[in-house]
Amino acid sequence: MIDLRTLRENPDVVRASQRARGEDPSLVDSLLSADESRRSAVSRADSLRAEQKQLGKLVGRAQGEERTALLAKAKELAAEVKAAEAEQSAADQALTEAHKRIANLVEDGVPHGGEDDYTVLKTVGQPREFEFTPRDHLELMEGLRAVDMERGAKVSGSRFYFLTGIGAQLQLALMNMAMQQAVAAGFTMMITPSLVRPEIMEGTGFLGAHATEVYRLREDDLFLVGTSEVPLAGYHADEIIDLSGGPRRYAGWSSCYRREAGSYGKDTRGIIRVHQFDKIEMFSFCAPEQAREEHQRLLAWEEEMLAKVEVPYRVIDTASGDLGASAARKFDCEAWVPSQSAYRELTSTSNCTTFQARRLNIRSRDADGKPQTVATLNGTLATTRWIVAIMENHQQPDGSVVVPRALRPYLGGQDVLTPVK
RNA sequence: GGAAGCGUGGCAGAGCGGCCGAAUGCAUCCGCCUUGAAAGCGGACGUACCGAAAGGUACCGGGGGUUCAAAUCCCUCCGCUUCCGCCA
Repeated sequence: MIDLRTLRENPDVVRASQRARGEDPSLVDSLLSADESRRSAVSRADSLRAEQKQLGKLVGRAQGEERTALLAKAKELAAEVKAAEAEQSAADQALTEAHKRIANLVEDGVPHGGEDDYTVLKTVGQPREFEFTPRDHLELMEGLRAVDMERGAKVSGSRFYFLTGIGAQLQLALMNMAMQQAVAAGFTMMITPSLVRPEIMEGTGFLGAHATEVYRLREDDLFLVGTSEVPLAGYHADEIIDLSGGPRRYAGWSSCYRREAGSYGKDTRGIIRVHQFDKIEMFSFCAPEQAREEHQRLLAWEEEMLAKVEVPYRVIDTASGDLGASAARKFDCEAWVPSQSAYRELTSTSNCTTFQARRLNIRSRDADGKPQTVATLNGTLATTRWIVAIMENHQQPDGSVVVPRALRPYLGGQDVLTPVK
């Protein structure tokens, strides 16, 4: 949720942000008027309650006839209070609804436009020139007996798979390498719950436009997380945390579940787009004024990981229309995928400023000791999809795959993965 | 799954339906005392909204109800603890 103070003082900033996202700027006016009517409903109810309290005290002390008279009056007042409170809670609810409809304020400098209007911030490494026709990751992985798609489909349906043998080892190696980097950088390692309560899912902003992406267990009123960002964001919900020592950083490891509704026919081959994958996610709670710098740091850590797997990539600044509701800005790192002659997303880091934390009620004390809403940020360190880029970029004519140097220690020193005859 | 108990401020822990936003202790902070410290003494010490301020209102796990009035009574949900049963 956005800050209502900003809204009141600078409604035009919010309108501009809405326009940049391609969303309705008139929602801003609905919110303003909802805010106004809530404030007046509250003050009406407050003064009626004050009167009632006063009167109640008199009733307690009064005797006999005086008491009877006061009681009658108090009864009347009680009805008025009840009505005023009903109005207040209706106004409250209306405000919350309107409030939730507005996405986070877009950060200055974000390119305007839709999905294709990103800015390329930089390109690192050169796509390799192949002296042979490169295989795609699925073919390579099947040759290595690293994945079993057919049985994945048999057991769980399309977009499910088994990582087998070296494939499973490779994923573990990648996760461990990411975790080790994170811990070395001062992150606290976390293995998080995969199921969360509705309030937490709601608080992270995933039940808005992306609600259809989320698996829901109706029977238990729980949601399967699409990223450990969700449980990590919820970790400090309703707390006032100490940030005097700098940002609090967590690295979460979880399986991630996504319905991929509406992506029929997209990326149907291999493990690029699947219903379940593993991910190491960085998550940071920091003072709002430090959020921009922290965002750059998260991006730098992502690039450090990408350097370790030695794949060509570029960094893009996602356009305003393509930002999630919670994100004020988002940088994606996209790795070169030879079989597609395209860059595909491997990491994504978002600065959610105070938007998530406001919903989740996460605060810290500022220099004066006053509570203030914190900023939250997240970024990817490794996912199952990384295997795609590693496979394709490091393949050799015989279908073997060279293991990037940094990853070898996590694979018992293996330097080449060779196809099983 | 069955039974019982519990859920109060950073922590511990009181709290007759009105005088309770809430005793007390610990922790924390500020003074005094001291060469310095400890102890001792005095004071401050939750969050949110409204208000220039004085002050007002709300919050005692969440929601609902009874009542003129609820931390206190009732219902319900959530969480925790213990016992029994079942089972990775």
